[in-house]
Amino acid sequence: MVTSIVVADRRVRKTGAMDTKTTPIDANEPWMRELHADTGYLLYRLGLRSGQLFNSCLQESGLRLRHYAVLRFLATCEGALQRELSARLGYDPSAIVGLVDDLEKAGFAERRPSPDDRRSRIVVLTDPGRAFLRDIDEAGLRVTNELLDPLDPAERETLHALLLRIVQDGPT
Amino acid sequence: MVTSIVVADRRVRKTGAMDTKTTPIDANEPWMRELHADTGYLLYRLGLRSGQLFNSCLQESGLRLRHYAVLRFLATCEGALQRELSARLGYDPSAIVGLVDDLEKAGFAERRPSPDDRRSRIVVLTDPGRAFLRDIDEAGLRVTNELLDPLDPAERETLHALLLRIVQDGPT
DNA sequence: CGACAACTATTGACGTCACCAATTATTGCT
DNA sequence: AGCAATAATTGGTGACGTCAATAGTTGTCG
Repeated sequence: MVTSIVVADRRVRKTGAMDTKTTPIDANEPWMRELHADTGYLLYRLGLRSGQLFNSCLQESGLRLRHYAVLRFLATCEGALQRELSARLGYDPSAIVGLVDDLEKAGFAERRPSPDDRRSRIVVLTDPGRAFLRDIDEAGLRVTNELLDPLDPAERETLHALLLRIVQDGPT
Repeated sequence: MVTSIVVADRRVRKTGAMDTKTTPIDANEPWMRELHADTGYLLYRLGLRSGQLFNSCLQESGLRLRHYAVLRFLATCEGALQRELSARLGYDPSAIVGLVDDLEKAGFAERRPSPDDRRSRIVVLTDPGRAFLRDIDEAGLRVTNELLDPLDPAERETLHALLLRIVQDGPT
């Protein structure tokens, strides 16, 4: 059960963001502890918020979060089959088709025929794609900073290490 | 009414779909560290996985993750206006309508007229709803255990505390 | 060698979800 | 009384997940 979760009681006032009627949320209130008693559910909620923030960064580029995920993966592997993208990112193969179509149309990636297997296509990152990814990564850091605002650098480090441990098995 | 929740997920492991060419994933490899260098992106990815696992638990009940979120919130506040649900959960007001419709149809929640304001409806959890929520919570714990498998109890505790700190401002 | 199973990429269909605009009923303000 | 604001609702559009089906290709086995 939830035993001793000590939470710093700092109410961060966010410059006129939600000005409607929301009372400030305090994690020390009992209903709040009960609401987020489960870590998995907590991860789901935070992932949602993080994804929304990332998407708002990407919206002027015309691409979305899934494109960013593909680009990010391509930057690590110097060419990948579409079926690898599907398996590693957890997206349906049919979804990959559209995503790579969009990236190709934007000039950020290319499909090349595989020398081994004429069924497969190898998707590679182009130079403009690499440049774009660098820009977006920079914006991503700003998002992350905003999200992790309540945490000090040491805490962010431990959080990152823990999350990395969890993600290491299963789809990337 | 009783939901026998079986976490039989035929979803991910589809007859060794990944074992053709995928090497086992090791978080220590450089490409892996680079892929997950950003904590915000990492949160997004893990939130996705967590949400998928939760959804696979809920799929036989006919409800989905968003219904669970509403029920979970209702369990903490003894009745809420729909606009409160919208603000706190971050869902669009129009989405709340459908969700509460479904919950009412399933007998897990009720709309009651507000004595103060005849525009508002107060949504309350029913007894069957409370029972259902208990069952689901139990399944949720199994999901969380599966997800947090690489972490020992102390690490899970710190992770939970850190995530709780992050979630305390902004929409629940 | 030839029939056949398995696989890759692709397309199309169906339901869900997020986001926005518009509507109705009600309230508060002045 | 008049009028802006609000709560719930409806409808539309585009993105998204999942599944089924197809064409082209590969490997296997009789």
